[in-house]
Amino acid sequence: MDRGDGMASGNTGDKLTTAMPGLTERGKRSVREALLQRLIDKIISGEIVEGSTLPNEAELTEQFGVSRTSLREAMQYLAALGMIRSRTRAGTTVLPRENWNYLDPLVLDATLRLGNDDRFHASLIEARQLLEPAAAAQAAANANAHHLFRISKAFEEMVEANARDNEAWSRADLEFHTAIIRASGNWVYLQFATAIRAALLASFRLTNRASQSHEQAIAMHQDVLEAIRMRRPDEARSAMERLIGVARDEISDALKKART
Amino acid sequence: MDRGDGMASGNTGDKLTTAMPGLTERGKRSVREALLQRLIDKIISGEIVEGSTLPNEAELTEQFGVSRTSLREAMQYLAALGMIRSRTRAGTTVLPRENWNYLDPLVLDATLRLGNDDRFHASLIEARQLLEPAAAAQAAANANAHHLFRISKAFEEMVEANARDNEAWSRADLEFHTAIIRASGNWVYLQFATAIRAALLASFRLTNRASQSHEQAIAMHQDVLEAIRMRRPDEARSAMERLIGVARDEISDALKKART
DNA sequence: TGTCAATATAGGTAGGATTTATATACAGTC
DNA sequence: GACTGTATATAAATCCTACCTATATTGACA
Repeated sequence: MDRGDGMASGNTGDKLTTAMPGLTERGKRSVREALLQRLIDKIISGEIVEGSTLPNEAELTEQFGVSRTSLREAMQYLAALGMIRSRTRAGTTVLPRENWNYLDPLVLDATLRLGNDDRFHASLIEARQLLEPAAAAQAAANANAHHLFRISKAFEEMVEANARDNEAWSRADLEFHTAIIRASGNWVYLQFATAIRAALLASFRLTNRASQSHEQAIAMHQDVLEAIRMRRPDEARSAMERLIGVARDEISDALKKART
Repeated sequence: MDRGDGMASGNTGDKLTTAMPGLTERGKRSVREALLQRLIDKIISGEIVEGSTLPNEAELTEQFGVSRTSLREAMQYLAALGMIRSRTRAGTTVLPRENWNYLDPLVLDATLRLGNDDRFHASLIEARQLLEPAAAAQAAANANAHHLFRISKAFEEMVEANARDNEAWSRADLEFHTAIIRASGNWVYLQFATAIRAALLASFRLTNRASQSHEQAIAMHQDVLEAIRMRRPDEARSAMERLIGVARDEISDALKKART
Protein backbone atom coordinates (compact mmCIF):
# COMPACT_ATOMS: atom_id res chain seq x y z
CA MET A 1 0.00 0.00 0.00
CA ASP A 2 2.83 2.40 0.68
CA ARG A 3 4.01 4.20 -2.39
CA GLY A 4 7.43 5.65 -2.95
CA ASP A 5 6.06 9.12 -3.23
CA GLY A 6 5.17 9.58 0.39
CA MET A 7 7.68 12.36 0.64
CA ALA A 8 6.97 13.88 -2.74
CA SER A 9 6.93 17.26 -1.09
CA GLY A 10 10.66 16.88 -0.63
CA ASN A 11 11.48 18.30 -4.04
CA THR A 12 10.51 21.81 -3.16
CA GLY A 13 13.41 23.31 -4.93
CA ASP A 14 16.64 21.97 -3.48
CA LYS A 15 18.93 20.71 -6.15
CA LEU A 16 19.75 17.44 -4.49
CA THR A 17 16.79 15.55 -5.85
CA THR A 18 17.25 16.89 -9.32
CA ALA A 19 20.93 16.13 -9.33
CA MET A 20 20.34 12.42 -9.38
CA PRO A 21 17.84 11.56 -12.04
CA GLY A 22 16.61 8.03 -12.43
CA LEU A 23 16.96 7.37 -8.74
CA THR A 24 13.33 8.07 -8.01
CA GLU A 25 13.05 4.35 -7.53
CA ARG A 26 10.14 2.45 -8.98
CA GLY A 27 7.68 4.18 -11.20
CA LYS A 28 8.46 7.26 -13.19
CA ARG A 29 4.87 8.29 -12.73
CA SER A 30 4.34 11.99 -12.35
CA VAL A 31 3.15 13.47 -9.07
CA ARG A 32 -0.33 13.83 -10.46
CA GLU A 33 -0.47 10.29 -11.79
CA ALA A 34 0.73 8.89 -8.49
CA LEU A 35 -1.73 10.97 -6.55
CA LEU A 36 -4.50 9.96 -8.91
CA GLN A 37 -3.82 6.31 -8.40
CA ARG A 38 -3.67 6.67 -4.64
CA LEU A 39 -7.03 8.44 -4.67
CA ILE A 40 -8.62 5.94 -7.02
CA ASP A 41 -7.33 3.07 -4.94
CA LYS A 42 -8.65 4.60 -1.74
CA ILE A 43 -12.06 5.13 -3.26
CA ILE A 44 -12.33 1.78 -5.01
CA SER A 45 -11.12 -0.14 -1.98
CA GLY A 46 -13.70 1.62 0.14
CA GLU A 47 -11.16 3.30 2.39
CA ILE A 48 -12.86 6.51 1.31
CA VAL A 49 -16.53 5.64 1.57
CA GLU A 50 -18.93 6.60 -1.21
CA GLY A 51 -21.18 9.44 -0.23
CA SER A 52 -18.66 10.87 2.19
CA THR A 53 -17.22 14.34 1.95
CA LEU A 54 -13.50 14.74 1.44
CA PRO A 55 -11.41 17.04 3.60
CA ASN A 56 -10.91 20.49 2.09
CA GLU A 57 -8.07 21.33 -0.24
CA ALA A 58 -5.70 22.56 2.43
CA GLU A 59 -5.92 19.36 4.42
CA LEU A 60 -5.66 17.15 1.36
CA THR A 61 -2.57 18.90 0.06
CA GLU A 62 -0.95 18.40 3.43
CA GLN A 63 -2.07 14.79 3.73
CA PHE A 64 -0.75 13.81 0.31
CA GLY A 65 2.17 16.17 0.17
CA VAL A 66 1.27 17.72 -3.16
CA SER A 67 0.47 21.22 -4.29
CA ARG A 68 -3.02 22.52 -4.67
CA THR A 69 -2.67 22.60 -8.44
CA SER A 70 -1.78 18.94 -8.69
CA LEU A 71 -4.54 18.05 -6.30
CA ARG A 72 -7.10 19.99 -8.25
CA GLU A 73 -5.99 18.46 -11.54
CA ALA A 74 -6.38 15.01 -10.05
CA MET A 75 -9.80 16.06 -8.80
CA GLN A 76 -10.81 17.11 -12.28
CA TYR A 77 -9.80 13.71 -13.56
CA LEU A 78 -11.82 12.01 -10.83
CA ALA A 79 -14.77 14.25 -11.62
CA ALA A 80 -14.59 13.15 -15.25
CA LEU A 81 -14.66 9.54 -14.07
CA GLY A 82 -17.86 10.26 -12.19
CA MET A 83 -16.25 9.49 -8.87
CA ILE A 84 -16.52 12.87 -7.18
CA ARG A 85 -18.45 16.10 -7.43
CA SER A 86 -17.27 19.42 -6.08
CA ARG A 87 -19.62 22.18 -5.14
CA THR A 88 -18.42 25.41 -3.68
CA ARG A 89 -19.13 25.76 -0.02
CA ALA A 90 -20.51 22.21 0.15
CA GLY A 91 -17.14 20.56 -0.38
CA THR A 92 -16.16 17.58 -2.49
CA THR A 93 -18.20 14.42 -2.13
CA VAL A 94 -17.66 10.91 -3.38
CA LEU A 95 -20.46 9.90 -5.72
CA PRO A 96 -22.22 6.52 -5.48
CA ARG A 97 -20.53 3.63 -7.26
CA GLU A 98 -23.32 3.65 -9.77
CA ASN A 99 -21.86 6.79 -11.33
CA TRP A 100 -18.32 5.57 -11.59
CA ASN A 101 -16.95 4.88 -15.01
CA TYR A 102 -15.75 1.33 -14.58
CA LEU A 103 -14.93 1.17 -18.25
CA ASP A 104 -12.01 3.50 -17.70
CA PRO A 105 -8.73 1.57 -17.75
CA LEU A 106 -7.52 3.07 -14.46
CA VAL A 107 -10.73 2.24 -12.64
CA LEU A 108 -10.96 -1.22 -14.15
CA ASP A 109 -7.38 -1.94 -13.27
CA ALA A 110 -7.80 -0.79 -9.68
CA THR A 111 -10.95 -2.84 -9.32
CA LEU A 112 -9.27 -5.97 -10.57
CA ARG A 113 -6.26 -5.37 -8.35
CA LEU A 114 -8.11 -4.56 -5.16
CA GLY A 115 -11.37 -6.41 -5.32
CA ASN A 116 -11.46 -10.19 -5.50
CA ASP A 117 -15.09 -10.13 -6.34
CA ASP A 118 -16.26 -13.14 -8.31
CA ARG A 119 -19.46 -11.33 -9.17
CA PHE A 120 -17.34 -8.75 -10.95
CA HIS A 121 -15.82 -11.34 -13.26
CA ALA A 122 -19.20 -12.99 -13.72
CA SER A 123 -20.73 -9.74 -14.93
CA LEU A 124 -17.89 -9.23 -17.33
CA ILE A 125 -18.34 -12.66 -18.87
CA GLU A 126 -22.09 -12.27 -18.99
CA ALA A 127 -21.67 -9.00 -20.86
CA ARG A 128 -19.22 -10.56 -23.28
CA GLN A 129 -21.64 -13.41 -23.94
CA LEU A 130 -24.29 -10.90 -24.79
CA LEU A 131 -22.28 -8.37 -26.75
CA GLU A 132 -19.66 -10.19 -28.72
CA PRO A 133 -21.99 -12.55 -30.60
CA ALA A 134 -24.16 -9.58 -31.51
CA ALA A 135 -21.10 -7.66 -32.62
CA ALA A 136 -19.90 -10.60 -34.70
CA ALA A 137 -23.26 -10.85 -36.43
CA GLN A 138 -23.22 -7.13 -37.18
CA ALA A 139 -19.66 -7.41 -38.39
CA ALA A 140 -20.69 -10.14 -40.82
CA ALA A 141 -23.34 -7.79 -42.13
CA ASN A 142 -21.38 -4.54 -42.17
CA ALA A 143 -17.64 -5.09 -42.25
CA ASN A 144 -15.80 -3.30 -45.03
CA ALA A 145 -12.53 -4.38 -46.62
CA HIS A 146 -10.43 -2.55 -44.09
CA HIS A 147 -12.24 -4.14 -41.16
CA LEU A 148 -11.89 -7.60 -42.70
CA PHE A 149 -8.21 -7.03 -43.22
CA ARG A 150 -7.64 -6.11 -39.61
CA ILE A 151 -9.55 -9.13 -38.33
CA SER A 152 -7.70 -11.45 -40.70
CA LYS A 153 -4.38 -9.96 -39.76
CA ALA A 154 -5.06 -10.45 -36.08
CA PHE A 155 -6.05 -14.04 -36.74
CA GLU A 156 -2.86 -14.71 -38.67
CA GLU A 157 -0.82 -13.24 -35.85
CA MET A 158 -2.49 -15.63 -33.47
CA VAL A 159 -1.62 -18.58 -35.68
CA GLU A 160 1.90 -17.27 -36.03
CA ALA A 161 2.34 -16.87 -32.28
CA ASN A 162 0.65 -20.13 -31.33
CA ALA A 163 2.03 -21.67 -28.16
CA ARG A 164 5.48 -20.27 -28.80
CA ASP A 165 4.98 -16.71 -27.77
CA ASN A 166 2.44 -16.12 -25.06
CA GLU A 167 2.81 -12.35 -25.16
CA ALA A 168 2.18 -12.12 -28.89
CA TRP A 169 -0.73 -14.52 -28.65
CA SER A 170 -2.60 -12.48 -26.11
CA ARG A 171 -1.94 -9.27 -28.01
CA ALA A 172 -3.29 -10.82 -31.20
CA ASP A 173 -6.27 -12.36 -29.41
CA LEU A 174 -7.15 -8.97 -27.99
CA GLU A 175 -6.86 -7.32 -31.36
CA PHE A 176 -9.04 -10.01 -32.95
CA HIS A 177 -11.92 -9.34 -30.60
CA THR A 178 -11.51 -5.58 -30.74
CA ALA A 179 -11.39 -5.58 -34.52
CA ILE A 180 -14.66 -7.47 -34.72
CA ILE A 181 -16.37 -5.02 -32.40
CA ARG A 182 -14.98 -2.19 -34.47
CA ALA A 183 -16.31 -3.85 -37.61
CA SER A 184 -19.81 -4.02 -36.14
CA GLY A 185 -20.05 -0.31 -36.76
CA ASN A 186 -21.87 0.24 -33.48
CA TRP A 187 -20.15 2.82 -31.35
CA VAL A 188 -21.94 1.65 -28.22
CA TYR A 189 -20.43 -1.80 -28.52
CA LEU A 190 -17.06 -0.21 -29.00
CA GLN A 191 -17.28 1.40 -25.59
CA PHE A 192 -16.95 -2.08 -24.13
CA ALA A 193 -13.66 -2.71 -25.80
CA THR A 194 -11.73 -1.68 -22.71
CA ALA A 195 -13.84 -3.95 -20.53
CA ILE A 196 -13.31 -6.89 -22.85
CA ARG A 197 -9.66 -6.02 -22.96
CA ALA A 198 -9.55 -6.23 -19.18
CA ALA A 199 -11.45 -9.50 -19.17
CA LEU A 200 -9.04 -11.05 -21.64
CA LEU A 201 -5.99 -9.80 -19.78
CA ALA A 202 -7.37 -11.19 -16.54
CA SER A 203 -7.94 -14.54 -18.18
CA PHE A 204 -4.43 -14.56 -19.60
CA ARG A 205 -3.09 -13.98 -16.13
CA LEU A 206 -5.29 -16.68 -14.66
CA THR A 207 -5.12 -19.46 -17.19
CA ASN A 208 -1.95 -21.18 -18.20
CA ARG A 209 -3.27 -22.47 -21.43
CA ALA A 210 -2.09 -25.93 -22.38
CA SER A 211 -0.61 -25.94 -25.87
CA GLN A 212 -3.22 -28.44 -26.98
CA SER A 213 -6.00 -25.96 -26.36
CA HIS A 214 -4.26 -23.45 -28.61
CA GLU A 215 -5.20 -25.59 -31.59
CA GLN A 216 -8.80 -25.68 -30.46
CA ALA A 217 -8.84 -21.95 -29.86
CA ILE A 218 -7.43 -21.26 -33.30
CA ALA A 219 -10.05 -23.45 -34.92
CA MET A 220 -12.82 -21.60 -33.15
CA HIS A 221 -11.44 -18.21 -34.03
CA GLN A 222 -11.21 -19.34 -37.61
CA ASP A 223 -14.88 -20.29 -37.59
CA VAL A 224 -15.76 -16.76 -36.54
CA LEU A 225 -13.49 -15.22 -39.15
CA GLU A 226 -14.84 -17.37 -41.96
CA ALA A 227 -18.45 -16.66 -41.06
CA ILE A 228 -17.77 -12.93 -41.13
CA ARG A 229 -15.90 -13.23 -44.41
CA MET A 230 -18.75 -15.19 -45.94
CA ARG A 231 -21.24 -12.58 -44.72
CA ARG A 232 -23.21 -15.02 -42.60
CA PRO A 233 -24.40 -13.17 -39.49
CA ASP A 234 -26.11 -16.13 -37.85
CA GLU A 235 -23.08 -18.36 -38.22
CA ALA A 236 -20.82 -15.62 -36.96
CA ARG A 237 -23.04 -15.18 -33.95
CA SER A 238 -23.08 -18.84 -33.00
CA ALA A 239 -19.38 -19.30 -33.66
CA MET A 240 -18.66 -16.39 -31.33
CA GLU A 241 -21.02 -17.86 -28.76
CA ARG A 242 -19.02 -21.08 -28.79
CA LEU A 243 -15.79 -19.16 -28.48
CA ILE A 244 -16.95 -17.12 -25.50
CA GLY A 245 -18.45 -20.23 -23.95
CA VAL A 246 -15.04 -21.86 -23.80
CA ALA A 247 -13.49 -18.70 -22.45
CA ARG A 248 -16.12 -18.60 -19.74
CA ASP A 249 -15.43 -22.18 -18.70
CA GLU A 250 -11.70 -21.59 -18.62
CA ILE A 251 -12.12 -18.52 -16.46
CA SER A 252 -14.48 -20.12 -13.98
CA ASP A 253 -12.15 -23.11 -13.66
CA ALA A 254 -9.23 -20.81 -13.06
CA LEU A 255 -11.15 -18.81 -10.48
CA LYS A 256 -12.12 -21.99 -8.64
CA LYS A 257 -8.51 -23.12 -8.64
CA ALA A 258 -7.30 -19.71 -7.49
CA ARG A 259 -9.66 -19.85 -4.55
CA THR A 260 -8.21 -23.10 -3.19
CA MET B 1 -21.92 29.25 -31.35
CA ASP B 2 -20.56 32.41 -29.79
CA ARG B 3 -20.22 32.21 -26.05
CA GLY B 4 -20.38 35.15 -23.70
CA ASP B 5 -16.92 34.48 -22.37
CA GLY B 6 -14.98 35.47 -25.44
CA MET B 7 -13.36 38.30 -23.57
CA ALA B 8 -12.94 36.49 -20.29
CA SER B 9 -9.34 37.62 -20.26
CA GLY B 10 -10.58 41.03 -19.24
CA ASN B 11 -10.45 40.23 -15.56
CA THR B 12 -6.71 40.21 -15.31
CA GLY B 13 -6.66 41.62 -11.87
CA ASP B 14 -8.02 45.13 -12.16
CA LYS B 15 -10.70 45.81 -9.63
CA LEU B 16 -13.21 47.12 -12.12
CA THR B 17 -14.58 43.78 -13.17
CA THR B 18 -14.94 42.60 -9.62
CA ALA B 19 -16.79 45.73 -8.67
CA MET B 20 -19.81 44.72 -10.70
CA PRO B 21 -20.72 41.15 -9.95
CA GLY B 22 -23.64 39.49 -11.65
CA LEU B 23 -22.98 41.22 -14.91
CA THR B 24 -21.28 38.25 -16.49
CA GLU B 25 -24.41 37.90 -18.55
CA ARG B 26 -25.80 34.54 -19.63
CA GLY B 27 -24.56 31.31 -18.22
CA LYS B 28 -23.51 30.95 -14.65
CA ARG B 29 -21.14 28.18 -15.70
CA SER B 30 -17.69 28.50 -14.28
CA VAL B 31 -14.76 29.44 -16.46
CA ARG B 32 -13.57 25.86 -16.50
CA GLU B 33 -16.97 24.43 -17.38
CA ALA B 34 -17.41 26.90 -20.20
CA LEU B 35 -13.94 26.20 -21.53
CA LEU B 36 -14.51 22.48 -21.23
CA GLN B 37 -17.65 22.64 -23.27
CA ARG B 38 -16.02 24.78 -25.92
CA LEU B 39 -13.19 22.30 -26.23
CA ILE B 40 -15.46 19.27 -26.27
CA ASP B 41 -17.64 20.92 -28.88
CA LYS B 42 -14.66 21.75 -31.05
CA ILE B 43 -13.36 18.21 -30.86
CA ILE B 44 -16.69 16.45 -31.34
CA SER B 45 -17.68 18.69 -34.20
CA GLY B 46 -14.38 17.96 -35.90
CA GLU B 47 -13.22 21.56 -35.85
CA ILE B 48 -10.23 20.16 -34.00
CA VAL B 49 -9.34 17.07 -35.98
CA GLU B 50 -8.59 13.80 -34.22
CA GLY B 51 -4.92 12.97 -34.34
CA SER B 52 -3.89 16.60 -34.55
CA THR B 53 -1.67 18.36 -32.06
CA LEU B 54 -3.07 21.24 -30.08
CA PRO B 55 -1.22 24.54 -29.77
CA ASN B 56 0.90 24.79 -26.66
CA GLU B 57 -0.40 26.04 -23.35
CA ALA B 58 0.62 29.64 -23.84
CA GLU B 59 -1.23 29.96 -27.14
CA LEU B 60 -4.30 28.18 -25.84
CA THR B 61 -4.56 30.36 -22.77
CA GLU B 62 -4.44 33.38 -25.02
CA GLN B 63 -6.86 31.97 -27.57
CA PHE B 64 -9.48 31.10 -24.99
CA GLY B 65 -8.77 33.91 -22.60
CA VAL B 66 -8.36 31.72 -19.55
CA SER B 67 -5.55 31.17 -17.12
CA ARG B 68 -3.16 28.30 -17.38
CA THR B 69 -4.67 26.67 -14.31
CA SER B 70 -8.16 26.52 -15.75
CA LEU B 71 -6.81 25.31 -19.05
CA ARG B 72 -4.86 22.52 -17.48
CA GLU B 73 -7.79 21.44 -15.33
CA ALA B 74 -9.96 21.23 -18.41
CA MET B 75 -7.19 19.24 -20.09
CA GLN B 76 -7.17 16.76 -17.23
CA TYR B 77 -10.89 16.32 -17.66
CA LEU B 78 -10.46 15.73 -21.37
CA ALA B 79 -7.67 13.28 -20.70
CA ALA B 80 -9.98 11.32 -18.40
CA LEU B 81 -12.53 11.20 -21.20
CA GLY B 82 -9.92 9.65 -23.45
CA MET B 83 -10.02 12.59 -25.82
CA ILE B 84 -6.48 13.88 -25.48
CA ARG B 85 -3.07 12.76 -24.34
CA SER B 86 -0.31 15.09 -23.24
CA ARG B 87 3.33 14.20 -23.39
CA THR B 88 6.05 16.55 -22.37
CA ARG B 89 7.87 18.13 -25.26
CA ALA B 90 5.65 16.31 -27.75
CA GLY B 91 2.62 18.44 -27.02
CA THR B 92 -1.01 17.53 -26.54
CA THR B 93 -2.67 15.42 -29.21
CA VAL B 94 -6.28 14.54 -29.84
CA LEU B 95 -6.81 10.80 -29.58
CA PRO B 96 -8.83 8.83 -32.16
CA ARG B 97 -12.58 8.76 -31.66
CA GLU B 98 -12.34 5.14 -30.75
CA ASN B 99 -10.87 6.12 -27.38
CA TRP B 100 -13.44 8.72 -26.50
CA ASN B 101 -15.82 7.95 -23.73
CA TYR B 102 -19.13 8.54 -25.44
CA LEU B 103 -20.94 7.28 -22.38
CA ASP B 104 -19.98 10.44 -20.54
CA PRO B 105 -22.95 12.79 -20.30
CA LEU B 106 -21.01 15.80 -21.60
CA VAL B 107 -19.73 13.91 -24.62
CA LEU B 108 -23.05 12.30 -25.33
CA ASP B 109 -24.81 15.62 -25.08
CA ALA B 110 -22.38 17.34 -27.40
CA THR B 111 -22.66 14.52 -29.90
CA LEU B 112 -26.43 14.72 -29.94
CA ARG B 113 -26.33 18.49 -30.22
CA LEU B 114 -23.75 18.76 -32.96
CA GLY B 115 -24.02 15.62 -34.99
CA ASN B 116 -27.22 14.77 -36.82
CA ASP B 117 -25.97 11.32 -37.48
CA ASP B 118 -28.74 8.79 -37.93
CA ARG B 119 -26.23 6.00 -37.51
CA PHE B 120 -25.60 7.29 -34.03
CA HIS B 121 -29.24 6.92 -33.03
CA ALA B 122 -29.42 3.56 -34.76
CA SER B 123 -26.52 2.24 -32.72
CA LEU B 124 -28.12 3.46 -29.55
CA ILE B 125 -31.37 1.71 -30.31
CA GLU B 126 -29.58 -1.44 -31.39
CA ALA B 127 -27.72 -1.48 -28.10
CA ARG B 128 -30.90 -0.96 -26.15
CA GLN B 129 -32.55 -3.83 -28.01
CA LEU B 130 -29.70 -6.06 -27.02
CA LEU B 131 -29.10 -4.92 -23.45
CA GLU B 132 -32.42 -4.07 -21.93
CA PRO B 133 -34.16 -7.41 -22.55
CA ALA B 134 -31.16 -9.20 -21.10
CA ALA B 135 -31.17 -6.87 -18.12
CA ALA B 136 -34.89 -7.45 -17.60
CA ALA B 137 -34.38 -11.21 -17.63
CA GLN B 138 -31.57 -10.92 -15.12
CA ALA B 139 -33.66 -8.61 -13.01
CA ALA B 140 -36.44 -11.19 -12.92
CA ALA B 141 -33.91 -13.68 -11.67
CA ASN B 142 -31.97 -11.51 -9.23
CA ALA B 143 -33.96 -8.51 -8.07
CA ASN B 144 -34.24 -8.12 -4.32
CA ALA B 145 -37.04 -6.39 -2.43
CA HIS B 146 -35.40 -2.99 -2.68
CA HIS B 147 -34.94 -3.27 -6.42
CA LEU B 148 -38.54 -4.37 -6.89
CA PHE B 149 -39.72 -1.45 -4.82
CA ARG B 150 -37.86 1.07 -6.94
CA ILE B 151 -39.15 -0.41 -10.18
CA SER B 152 -42.71 -0.48 -8.87
CA LYS B 153 -42.45 3.06 -7.60
CA ALA B 154 -41.22 4.31 -10.96
CA PHE B 155 -44.09 2.53 -12.66
CA GLU B 156 -46.62 4.09 -10.33
CA GLU B 157 -45.17 7.50 -10.99
CA MET B 158 -45.62 6.93 -14.70
CA VAL B 159 -49.26 6.01 -14.17
CA GLU B 160 -49.68 9.03 -11.92
CA ALA B 161 -48.13 11.41 -14.45
CA ASN B 162 -49.84 9.90 -17.52
CA ALA B 163 -50.51 12.45 -20.23
CA ARG B 164 -50.96 15.23 -17.74
CA ASP B 165 -47.37 15.97 -16.88
CA ASN B 166 -44.86 15.33 -19.62
CA GLU B 167 -41.90 16.24 -17.45
CA ALA B 168 -42.85 13.83 -14.69
CA TRP B 169 -43.63 11.12 -17.20
CA SER B 170 -40.21 11.19 -18.78
CA ARG B 171 -38.48 11.29 -15.42
CA ALA B 172 -40.43 8.24 -14.28
CA ASP B 173 -39.86 6.41 -17.55
CA LEU B 174 -36.14 6.99 -17.23
CA GLU B 175 -36.14 5.78 -13.67
CA PHE B 176 -38.10 2.67 -14.63
CA HIS B 177 -35.52 1.57 -17.17
CA THR B 178 -32.58 2.49 -14.96
CA ALA B 179 -34.02 0.63 -11.99
CA ILE B 180 -34.37 -2.55 -14.03
CA ILE B 181 -30.78 -2.35 -15.18
CA ARG B 182 -29.74 -1.76 -11.60
CA ALA B 183 -31.73 -4.80 -10.53
CA SER B 184 -29.93 -6.98 -13.05
CA GLY B 185 -26.95 -6.87 -10.74
CA ASN B 186 -24.55 -6.59 -13.67
CA TRP B 187 -22.28 -3.59 -13.36
CA VAL B 188 -21.40 -3.67 -17.05
CA TYR B 189 -25.01 -3.18 -18.04
CA LEU B 190 -25.21 -0.32 -15.59
CA GLN B 191 -22.50 1.54 -17.47
CA PHE B 192 -25.00 1.99 -20.28
CA ALA B 193 -27.48 3.72 -18.10
CA THR B 194 -26.25 7.13 -19.23
CA ALA B 195 -26.50 6.11 -22.87
CA ILE B 196 -30.03 4.83 -22.41
CA ARG B 197 -30.82 7.99 -20.52
CA ALA B 198 -29.64 10.00 -23.48
CA ALA B 199 -31.60 7.86 -25.90
CA LEU B 200 -34.79 8.32 -23.91
CA LEU B 201 -34.28 12.06 -23.56
CA ALA B 202 -33.69 12.34 -27.28
CA SER B 203 -36.87 10.45 -27.96
CA PHE B 204 -38.83 12.66 -25.58
CA ARG B 205 -37.59 15.66 -27.47
CA LEU B 206 -38.42 14.12 -30.81
CA THR B 207 -41.76 12.50 -30.24
CA ASN B 208 -44.86 14.34 -29.23
CA ARG B 209 -46.60 11.35 -27.81
CA ALA B 210 -50.30 11.24 -28.44
CA SER B 211 -52.20 10.71 -25.21
CA GLN B 212 -53.66 7.50 -26.64
CA SER B 213 -50.23 5.92 -26.81
CA HIS B 214 -49.67 6.64 -23.13
CA GLU B 215 -52.19 3.92 -22.30
CA GLN B 216 -50.42 1.47 -24.54
CA ALA B 217 -47.04 2.39 -23.08
CA ILE B 218 -48.30 1.91 -19.56
CA ALA B 219 -49.69 -1.51 -20.39
CA MET B 220 -46.37 -2.61 -21.83
CA HIS B 221 -44.41 -1.30 -18.89
CA GLN B 222 -46.78 -3.16 -16.63
CA ASP B 223 -46.09 -6.41 -18.49
CA VAL B 224 -42.41 -6.00 -17.81
CA LEU B 225 -42.97 -5.18 -14.16
CA GLU B 226 -45.27 -8.13 -13.59
CA ALA B 227 -42.90 -10.58 -15.26
CA ILE B 228 -40.07 -9.40 -13.02
CA ARG B 229 -42.28 -9.57 -9.95
CA MET B 230 -43.34 -13.11 -10.83
CA ARG B 231 -39.72 -14.12 -11.37
CA ARG B 232 -40.21 -15.10 -14.98
CA PRO B 233 -37.05 -14.15 -16.88
CA ASP B 234 -38.23 -15.24 -20.30
CA GLU B 235 -41.44 -13.28 -20.06
CA ALA B 236 -39.57 -10.26 -18.78
CA ARG B 237 -37.21 -10.50 -21.70
CA SER B 238 -39.92 -10.66 -24.33
CA ALA B 239 -42.02 -7.98 -22.68
CA MET B 240 -39.01 -5.68 -22.72
CA GLU B 241 -38.35 -6.57 -26.35
CA ARG B 242 -41.84 -5.47 -27.25
CA LEU B 243 -41.41 -2.26 -25.29
CA ILE B 244 -38.13 -1.35 -26.97
CA GLY B 245 -39.58 -2.35 -30.32
CA VAL B 246 -42.26 0.31 -30.04
CA ALA B 247 -39.73 2.85 -28.85
CA ARG B 248 -37.59 2.08 -31.88
CA ASP B 249 -40.48 2.56 -34.27
CA GLU B 250 -41.46 5.83 -32.66
CA ILE B 251 -37.92 7.12 -32.90
CA SER B 252 -37.38 6.16 -36.51
CA ASP B 253 -40.71 7.74 -37.43
CA ALA B 254 -39.73 10.91 -35.62
CA LEU B 255 -36.33 10.98 -37.30
CA LYS B 256 -37.92 10.55 -40.70
CA LYS B 257 -40.31 13.36 -39.97
CA ALA B 258 -37.51 15.58 -38.65
CA ARG B 259 -35.63 15.09 -41.89
CA THR B 260 -38.42 16.40 -44.05
C1' DT C 1 27.75 7.12 -35.21
C1' DG C 2 27.37 8.17 -30.65
C1' DT C 3 27.42 11.87 -27.07
C1' DC C 4 26.16 16.01 -25.07
C1' DA C 5 24.18 20.52 -24.68
C1' DA C 6 20.31 23.61 -26.03
C1' DT C 7 15.54 24.10 -26.19
C1' DA C 8 10.67 23.74 -26.09
C1' DT C 9 6.92 21.86 -23.80
C1' DA C 10 4.35 19.77 -20.21
C1' DG C 11 4.52 19.26 -15.26
C1' DG C 12 4.66 21.26 -10.61
C1' DT C 13 4.70 24.76 -6.67
C1' DA C 14 3.31 28.94 -4.06
C1' DG C 15 0.17 32.23 -2.57
C1' DG C 16 -3.24 35.48 -3.15
C1' DA C 17 -7.82 37.36 -5.00
C1' DT C 18 -12.52 36.20 -6.28
C1' DT C 19 -16.86 33.92 -6.43
C1' DT C 20 -20.64 31.52 -4.58
C1' DA C 21 -23.64 28.43 -1.94
C1' DT C 22 -25.01 27.96 2.60
C1' DA C 23 -26.07 29.34 7.21
C1' DT C 24 -27.24 32.68 10.48
C1' DA C 25 -29.51 36.65 11.98
C1' DC C 26 -32.97 39.85 11.38
C1' DA C 27 -36.98 42.24 9.75
C1' DG C 28 -41.59 42.06 7.94
C1' DT C 29 -46.03 39.73 7.36
C1' DC C 30 -50.02 36.54 8.33
C1' DG D 1 -46.25 33.65 17.94
C1' DA D 2 -45.20 31.15 13.73
C1' DC D 3 -43.83 31.82 9.00
C1' DT D 4 -41.49 34.04 5.11
C1' DG D 5 -38.43 36.79 2.74
C1' DT D 6 -34.04 39.53 2.87
C1' DA D 7 -29.30 41.10 4.28
C1' DT D 8 -24.81 39.73 6.09
C1' DA D 9 -21.02 36.47 7.36
C1' DT D 10 -18.39 32.71 6.09
C1' DA D 11 -16.29 28.58 4.35
C1' DA D 12 -15.21 26.34 0.58
C1' DA D 13 -14.20 25.85 -4.24
C1' DT D 14 -12.63 28.59 -8.14
C1' DC D 15 -9.45 31.32 -10.68
C1' DC D 16 -5.39 33.83 -11.45
C1' DT D 17 -0.18 35.20 -11.83
C1' DA D 18 4.56 34.18 -11.47
C1' DC D 19 8.15 31.23 -11.23
C1' DC D 20 10.49 26.73 -11.01
C1' DT D 21 11.42 21.68 -12.54
C1' DA D 22 11.69 17.57 -15.47
C1' DT D 23 12.17 15.56 -19.79
C1' DA D 24 12.04 14.35 -24.63
C1' DT D 25 13.59 16.06 -28.97
C1' DT D 26 16.74 18.38 -31.80
C1' DG D 27 20.97 19.39 -33.59
C1' DA D 28 25.75 20.44 -33.18
C1' DC D 29 30.00 18.29 -32.68
C1' DA D 30 33.56 14.91 -31.58
